[in-house]
This record gives sequence, structure tokens and C-alpha cells, in this order.
Amino acid sequence: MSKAPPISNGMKQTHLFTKTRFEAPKDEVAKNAQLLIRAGFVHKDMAGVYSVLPLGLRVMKKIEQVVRYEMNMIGGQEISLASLQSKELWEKTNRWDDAVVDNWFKTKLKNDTELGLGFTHEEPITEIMKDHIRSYKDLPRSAYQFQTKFRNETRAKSGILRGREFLMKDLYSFSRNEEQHLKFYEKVKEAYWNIFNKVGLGEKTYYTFASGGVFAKFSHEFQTETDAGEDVIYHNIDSGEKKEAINKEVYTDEVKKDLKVGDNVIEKKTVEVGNIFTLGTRFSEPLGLTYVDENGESKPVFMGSYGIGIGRLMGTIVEVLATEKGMIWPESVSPFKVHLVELSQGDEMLKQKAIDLYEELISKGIEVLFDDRDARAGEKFADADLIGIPHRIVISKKTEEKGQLEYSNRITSETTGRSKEEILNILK
RNA sequence: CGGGACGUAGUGUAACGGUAGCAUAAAUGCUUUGGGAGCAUUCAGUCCGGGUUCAAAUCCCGGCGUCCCGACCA
Repeated sequence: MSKAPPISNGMKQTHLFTKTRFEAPKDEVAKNAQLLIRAGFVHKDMAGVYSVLPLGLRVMKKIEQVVRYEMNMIGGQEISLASLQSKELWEKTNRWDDAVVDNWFKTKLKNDTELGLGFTHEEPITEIMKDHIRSYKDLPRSAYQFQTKFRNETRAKSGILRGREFLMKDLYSFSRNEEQHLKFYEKVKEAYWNIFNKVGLGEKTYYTFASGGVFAKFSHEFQTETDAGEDVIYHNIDSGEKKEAINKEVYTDEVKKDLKVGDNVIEKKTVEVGNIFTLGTRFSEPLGLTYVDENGESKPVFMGSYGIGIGRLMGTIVEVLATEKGMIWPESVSPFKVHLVELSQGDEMLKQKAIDLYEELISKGIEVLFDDRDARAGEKFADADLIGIPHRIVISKKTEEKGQLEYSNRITSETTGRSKEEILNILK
């Protein structure tokens, strides 16, 4: 009896409060921000701070869902950590001092107690795990969240790729020793590849060796090739299928020798879309997160942390896949699956037919953005190209005469007359 | 944080120290209708605070804000 309200699968553009705009704002140079703002996906509040609007939020949620699935598959448990951070906790790991961490946003309670706005969460998650990890039998464990991070960057840039407030997926792992940790590390690596492949960035992404910190020779970054990026990596051409590279920051003769990389490399400009990091006991020791092993011995937990910037990922997808005409979303993260465009031009029968089709698609569980606006064809097509939904259906006098609908694909630009059944088959 | 550029209707752009204009968007009407239409009418602007001057969008000082290059990015 009870049916989910169909409204959540569909959106009429006459109802959507955001508008597209023809021109990009003059103060945005980055392609990602220009297109996302023009299409009404985000709104810039101030330098490095963007609010997310309905279409943009749908993309963010889709990306989250792709990431969430992979995190769950490797045993990650979703949580939500607080943004307000206590000074005392961070002093224990020597990360409160502005001389050590220069991008804290700090604030105060009414009684002058100092607080920070979380820029990462190793400390609080470690503190929490002290309540729940006692024995080697409790390990390994991992937990992740999607949460807004605050970083007081000296310079925000590249549109939404480097902001002061941004949504991030951060995963933390807890293992009994390095060996157990590395097993999980490899699983995260695979999960990350799945994620970047699913969101359409796999081909342009490189598993990159970067500086590792205290407990590991290297950390690993997933770097996606784009001119909007701020990192430089070197990819060994001889490595064939392997999408591996070395970050410029560690590209020394010694490292090249270590990784058996010759001089046959190409330089690429990239953006860091993910990272995986061995933390070892950097946090568990100062904070006292220990477990007891089989011999009754108390040992510090061996940790790792793994991040993916959700907003940055959205921006990178735009950078990599968009054309001059507009964005192109892979189906996995598109705000809607289909863009239904009606060109009824005052023909009530045709309009009703379009509405019926809209409702039918929704009832079949297909997400539809319905351009029911009373606008000219050119404007509608231009907006559809800008918004970048992968499948488009046009219903018009022309299609009516042929007894067909028109289907076109944003990615291939292929446009064909097809029956409704054929189209439903494509959308399956 | 160092250097540079800049700030004019919702958006994008003009204006020598002397009438703030154009385009677009928005509103109304008529025409038009498969790739950002046409005509007419309307709405709408000089970031903030000082100073110079008969007169400041324009020159000077301070602030705020934005972008770019660099540094930084644990």
C-alpha cells in the first residue's frame, strides 16, 4: 500500500529555485567554479567558501553514496564526529600551537575556554576509540565520516578545489601492528580505485608516492591529471598499465632508485583527490590508545588515516569531463539520470504528454529533471548541455509527428529518434 | 604571508576630473517558436570611510573584499 512519495525522484525546473546564467562571474577563473556557478550548483559566499544548492547537493550526495558503499565494503563503520575541538586534546599531540599547525580556525566559549574547528580528526577519533578498544580481539577496526572540515588556508584558489570549508570523507583505521595495518591499507587502496573509477576519473588518476611522515617511508595520494591541479607528479612511462607516479615533493634520486623508476617519465599537473596515510603510533601513544595482546602486554594501536575531499572530487569531475558547452556527469554522480525536455510551445496536449512521461519515469524509479519551462528550444538545450545530465529525452511536435521521442546522450552527443520502450531500455 | 591586478544595476562591461551608458537578466504587452529570438515600455548601479576640488566612478589616504603568481598545504 504505502508507496514512497515519487516527488523525490523528480524535479520540475519551474519548481527548482536555482537559475542558470549565461556568463561566468568575473572573479572565477577556474572552470569548475565557473560552470558550477553558471549552472546553479553552488554559490560562492566568500573566498574559499561555497554553499551547495539543490543540483550540487544531489551530486555531492551521489558521490557520498559511491564512497560510502566502498567504505562499508571494506568494513568501515560510519560515524559523525564533532566539529568543535578541545584545546587540551590537541595539546597532547602537539598540534594545537599555531606554530605547528597554521591553519586552525580557533574560537572561544563564553567563559574564554579555547576551542578549535576541526581540520582533521585523528585526535578525537583516537580519544573515542580508547573507550572501545581493549584487546587484540578488538582489532582491526575502522570508522569513517563525511564531515565539514575547516582550514584557515592562507590562499583559497581554484574554485571549489581548495576551500576553507569543505566536505571530506575521512576514514581512520586501528590495527594491532604494521602487518595488520598494511592489509587494511591495501584494501583501502582498492576501494579508492573503485571510487575513482566509478566517478569517471579512473583513467586520469595516478597512485602516487608522496612524503610519508614518521612511520612510513611514503604516504600515497590519488592524483588526477588536470591543469587546475596544484601538484606535480612524475609517471613512469615504462610502467605500462600501472597507474603509478611519484610526487615532485619526494622525487629524488634515492626515491627513484627505491621505486626502480628510470628517467623515462612524464610530468603531469594533478590535483590530489585522495590520500592514504600510515600514522603508526603517532597519535595512539600520546593519547594512550592501547590494547592488550595475547601475552597480556599493553601495546599502542597502529593507525592509518584516509581522506577524500567530496567537494574537491565534484570539482575535479567538472574539470576533467566538462566541455565548453557545460558539464558532463557520469551516471553514478549525476544529479538526475535523465533530463526530460519538452518543447510543447503552447500545445496543451503535448505538454500533458510530457507530464505523463515525467510521472511514468518517476514511477519506474528513474530520477528525472523535467524542463517544463515555457522557454525557447535554444535556451533549453543550452541549459541542458550546461547542467550535464547524461541522458536527455526531448518531446516536441517534431517527435510527435514521427511517433517517437528523441534520445540524446550528453557524453557521446549521439541523438536519435526512439520509441519510449527503447529509451526505457537504455535507462535501465 | 610576500608580490601584482582589480572593485560601476542580479550578471558582464563602458565612461578625459564635468549628463553614470551599453548588453544581458527581470517585469508587462504583441509577434516568434528545434540551439541562448524581435519590437515597445519598465525596473535596476559607482564596495565602505575620510581627503583634494566649484565638481570625484575617475585623483590621494585608510579600511573591507575578490582574483592571479609565489610561499604554505602537517
